[in-house]
This record gives sequence, C-alpha cells and structure tokens, in this order.
Amino acid sequence: MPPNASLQRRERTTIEDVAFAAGVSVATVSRALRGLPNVAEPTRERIEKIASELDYRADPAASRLAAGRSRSVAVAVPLLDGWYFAHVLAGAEAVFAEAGYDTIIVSVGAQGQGRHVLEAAGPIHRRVDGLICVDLSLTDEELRRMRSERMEVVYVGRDNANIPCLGIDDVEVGRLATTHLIDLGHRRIGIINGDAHDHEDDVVGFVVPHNRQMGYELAHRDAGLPVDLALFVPGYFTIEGGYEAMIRLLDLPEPPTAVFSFSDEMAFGALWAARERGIDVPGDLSLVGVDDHDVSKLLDLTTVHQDVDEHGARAARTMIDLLAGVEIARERQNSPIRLIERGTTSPPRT
Amino acid sequence: MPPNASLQRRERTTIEDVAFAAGVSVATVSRALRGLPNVAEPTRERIEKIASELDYRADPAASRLAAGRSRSVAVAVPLLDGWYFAHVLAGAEAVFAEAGYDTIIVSVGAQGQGRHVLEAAGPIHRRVDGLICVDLSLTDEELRRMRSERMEVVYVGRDNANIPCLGIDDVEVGRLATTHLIDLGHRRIGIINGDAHDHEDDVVGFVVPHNRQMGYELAHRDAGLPVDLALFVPGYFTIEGGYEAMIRLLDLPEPPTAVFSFSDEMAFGALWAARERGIDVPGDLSLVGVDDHDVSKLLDLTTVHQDVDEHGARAARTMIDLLAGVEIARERQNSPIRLIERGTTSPPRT
DNA sequence: GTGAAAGCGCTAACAC
DNA sequence: GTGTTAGCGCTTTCAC
Repeated sequence: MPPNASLQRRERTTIEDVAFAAGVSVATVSRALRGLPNVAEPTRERIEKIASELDYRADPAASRLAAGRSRSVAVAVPLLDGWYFAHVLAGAEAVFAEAGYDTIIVSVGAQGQGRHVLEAAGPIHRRVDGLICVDLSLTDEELRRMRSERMEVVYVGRDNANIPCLGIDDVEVGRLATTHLIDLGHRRIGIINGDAHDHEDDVVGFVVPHNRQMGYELAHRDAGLPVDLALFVPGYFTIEGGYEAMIRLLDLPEPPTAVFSFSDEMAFGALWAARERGIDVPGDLSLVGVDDHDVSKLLDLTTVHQDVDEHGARAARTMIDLLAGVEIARERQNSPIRLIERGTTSPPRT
Repeated sequence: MPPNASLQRRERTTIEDVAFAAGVSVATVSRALRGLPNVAEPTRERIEKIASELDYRADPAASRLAAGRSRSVAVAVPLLDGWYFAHVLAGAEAVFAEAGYDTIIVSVGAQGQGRHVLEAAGPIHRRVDGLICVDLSLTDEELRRMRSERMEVVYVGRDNANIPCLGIDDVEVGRLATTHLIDLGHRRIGIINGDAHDHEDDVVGFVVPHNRQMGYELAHRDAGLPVDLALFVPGYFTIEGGYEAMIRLLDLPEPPTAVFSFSDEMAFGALWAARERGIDVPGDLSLVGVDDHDVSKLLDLTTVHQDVDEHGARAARTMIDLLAGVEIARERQNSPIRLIERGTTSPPRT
C-alpha cells in the first residue's frame, strides 16, 4: 500500500485542494472550471478565483484518462525542415496554442518509413484527439482505425473524399504559371516535377504535382500547343533535386526556353545550375516557381504565391471545429493564389 | 455508477485483455512489456507475442497518471518558421521519435509574449518530462518551478550554469569570420547584430550575439585594430532586418568595406540591399554570414558553417540521458564550426 | 445546483 | 517470479 499520509504536504495542487478551499465538492470544481452548466454563477466565480490563486490547472493525463480526450493533436509532415512544412506547422501551432491544444509533431520521412506508413509511428495512439496530415495520406485501413478510435483527420495538400482537405487549386497553379510563360512567347517549357512516379505509387492521391502538371497541359491545350513529355524531369522538391533536374533539362538535345518548377526550392537549385552553366536567366532561360519562399524575392524569382502559414492555420481551425462537433464543409477548401512576376521570366531570345 | 457490463465487447484492448489472454496478472504484463527485471524469459516472450497479436499498446495517459512520467518532451522556440529553429527541431524530433518520446512544440514568439515568458504558455504543465529551450531562457523562478515539478531542462544556444547547454563556440565564430575579413585586408568591418538591446534586457544570458561580437572585438584587438561602435547595427535575425541593417550601414558617412552578419538569413537581406543600391559584392563590399543555410551556397555566400540538425539531435540525446538518470556533463558542449569561403568575400578595392 | 462515488487504464508497493 | 491491490487526479453518472 503506497504511503498517503494525509498530514504530508502535497507536492502539487489538485482539484481536491481547490474544492476544499472553496468549500465545495470536486465535481463542482470540475464543472465550474470547464464552463459547464449547472453551476451557480457566484459559486463559479469563487472557484475560479481560488483556482487562480492556487495556480491550479487540471492534470492533463488525469483528465484525458477520465474524459477520453487529450486536447492535443498531431501534425504529421514528411520532412520537418522543409520551408513549406515548417510554415504550415507554424500556422497550425499558433492556432492550436491559442485554443489550448498541444501540438505534437510527427516527422514521417525522418523515421525512414515509406511515405504513408504513418500509423507505424504510433505516438498518436490514444495520445491525440486528431491528426493533421501535411502532404501525406493514410491508407484506407489507417483511416478506418482513426475513425474507430474517434480521432479526426484533416488533410493539407492532398485530397480525400469524406475528410476535410485544405490547399490550393493546383490545376490553377499550373495553368497560371504556364500561361504566363506561353504569353511571353515560350513554346518549349520544361517542368521540374516532384517524384517521377507520383502517379503510380500513390493510389490515395498525391494530387499536388499531378494537378500542377494537368494545369500545364490545359494551358498548352488552350493555346493549341503540343506537350513534350521529354521536358518533364523530377526534382523531388529539394534544392539539390532542382539542380539535378535543371542539368538534365539543359543537357537535352533540344532544351526548353523556359522552365516551370513545382516549388521555389527546386527553382533555387535550377537557378544555381543555370548559373554554373553560364546560362543567363531570364535572357537565355525563363524560370517560374511556386510558393513565394522567403528568399524568392531576393533571388528575384517569378513565382506563384500561396499563403502557407494560413494553410496550417485553417487546418487547425478546421480540426478544432471538428473536435467541437461543429458541422464543417466536407469538400476541399482552396486558398487564393496569385502570380508574382519578378525578374526570372521574360520573352525568349529569338 | 457508469455502466460496465462485462459482456459488452471492449472498444479498446487494455492491459487486462493481454493479462487474461496470457494467463498472468496485469502486473506481470506491465513488467514484461516495459522490459523490467523479475519476469521469466518464457513468460515475457509469451506476453510480447500476445500483446503484438492483440495490437496492444499501453494508454499513455493512464501510464503517465500512474507513473508520473509522460515520455514526451517540449521543445520551445521563439519562431517556428525560422530556418535555424526548424532544423534544430527536426534534429531533436528524429532522436526523440527513435527513443519513443513524443515531441510537443511550443512557439513562444507566436503567442505574442515576451521572449522568456515561457511558463505562461502552460502546455508543458505536467504534460512533459522535460523542456528544451532553443535560444530562449527561463527566469530563475521558472527554473525553480521546473525543478520542483521534476522536469529536466536543456538549453540550445544560450548558457546557464547547472543545466546542460549545447551550442557552438560563438566567440570563435566571431573571431573566425572577422579574422577572415581582416586577413583579406579589411579595416572597417560592419556588424549586423541581433537585437540592439540584447545585453540589457536579458540577464539570464542571450550569449549568442554577445559572444560573436566579443569574437569580433578579440580579432580586432589581436590585429591591433580599433573597434568602431557606429558599425554595429541590429538585424533581428530576419531577412528583412538584415536588409534594413545593410541600408543603415551603407548610409553611414564612412561605410564599411566588409560586413559580418550574425546569421545567413540577415546576410540574404543585406545582399538584397546591396544589389538594390548597385553595390557590387564582393567588389565593393565583402559579406560573411553564419549558419550555412541551405540557400547560402546558391547565393555563393561566405559563411561559418554549423550543423544545426546535430544541435537538436544532441540536445535530444542529452535530455534522454537526463531522464534516464544517466550522469551527463553539466558544462556547455560545443559542436565544431568551420569557415566556408565562397564568393562574397575578397580583398577590399583600394 | 451540488455531492458521493465509481471508474478511466495503468504502475508500484508489498506479499507470497 | 508473480499476484494483489491501492492509488494517480480527474470526469461523470446518479441521487438528492
């Protein structure tokens, strides 16, 4: 039997201390502090005053155990140190903190697992109320399990019927960037893609690169131009990948006069490759990216702007509503985008 | 009395289910699964097999409540979306995940509070076993409270006696960068600092800018050169701040021929300002940063390299040791640094 | 509107 | 080496 001498000074303030000091039962304290009904206003005020004097806050573990809710959510990202993911996370964290939720991070890529082997991580097991997947998708099996454990899911980037998805209209992104280049007079436009096999390996829908490419194709169709698949190279959404991709494009027998990079970071790498090869941008080659990364204006990169922090914030708000039982739109919500014309695009040299 | 009909199928697997299936008591299951001694090997194997078949994992809330340990730690950062912080976080998260710890993030800046009003956040209250402060310090009062609640603290960047601190030798950073410029022949070297009031507002020791500046001064002293305080301007560790700072330096009656920026991101802003003003780098002005940011090689920026991911990883390992009761070095641990000479530094135009 | 008491699912004495 | 059992600090019926 563990010692529990009642004379011993408690190390931490418990709900019982508050109840004792307020001359009420623990049940009333619990109700009062959580803003539940059925507490007389004077009683509530007294309890709140005492609780704050005693610097009391409910033990989250005890509360989770009794109530089954943890007031914390997990945000899963493929890479933690990518610009995009850091910003989504920052946006989400700010909203969650404000609402009193803890944000726990799960970096899927870092654990060396496949891209959507998420559950294997396991830290979210009974530890969080919900999960935000950033450019990551769950298998049907995983989704079923989440549902059975009463955890909510919100997607950022990817699409999935029945769960709330936030992002941008990636088809429009592709169309906007491509149309800009076509309007300038370009006819051979390269693409720096994500993964070469995005379409095949991912039934659940990594739509981002796919849709941007679709926008590219639609822009070409609308302009009556042919699409040359040889101009599509993978850049893996990294600076290095963008560098490699640009090298490949420049080594083509008939290189493009303009390149549409699916992210600014890949565009940075592309810019680097161009400089190394002595290619003048935009004189010899135009380049447009996506994101409007912090350093893009520095590099004077033409790009499609999106408000990434806001994606995270909206995802967090959606999650909070979901958890509160508020009815929310189940279809995809897109944030506005706009083309920012800077110095890396110009008409082709004739 | 809550209904608890024993015939009703349980929604989740509990330790009791495992105990029943294995024909042992819950205590044995608990011991076996946590690798505690005093469990016969065959028994342990049987239990482990059954647990995995039943896909059982201990409920963290129950476990935390009973044991008083949550197997989760908080990482507090001033800004979540800064390159440095994202990388420290990434490094730490990877190690924690590997060790089975959850990482919860606390963005102090985002909550609009002062820089070291950390406890006000409160999500760490009884929720985590430890706290990693990245370029953030706790007041003595906060530290006392952390200790009384048996939470461990590790610092990254800042210094504090009695708690483990990880970082780099910032005096050496300052000396390295400055000596490089002096060796090239520069005699008027500007500094893009952090906050103008770092020294005053922070008794607990925001040593980073202070020490880099000290290194700068030591390098000058060693070279027998005077130090001109007019050349010190704040850049607030942001791209925009670096831009403003460079403008101020260029507007000086007697502008510097070289600038030492305390971070690469501020150097990016400085580069931008220089370009806007038509200043040739490194022809008219040399520039050296600190960090070796992902895009620094792209901008061909001379900088002092540090392995930021590794800082986070080491902090995490230190925390895990601390939590495990392993004796660890209490004094500051510095990671190696090195100067990377690239294209933004050259001898001054005579 | 308030109180009593039964758990939530574990861990840690202690007994055997 | 294993079982028994008393909590951990809350929330939530249900009774009053």
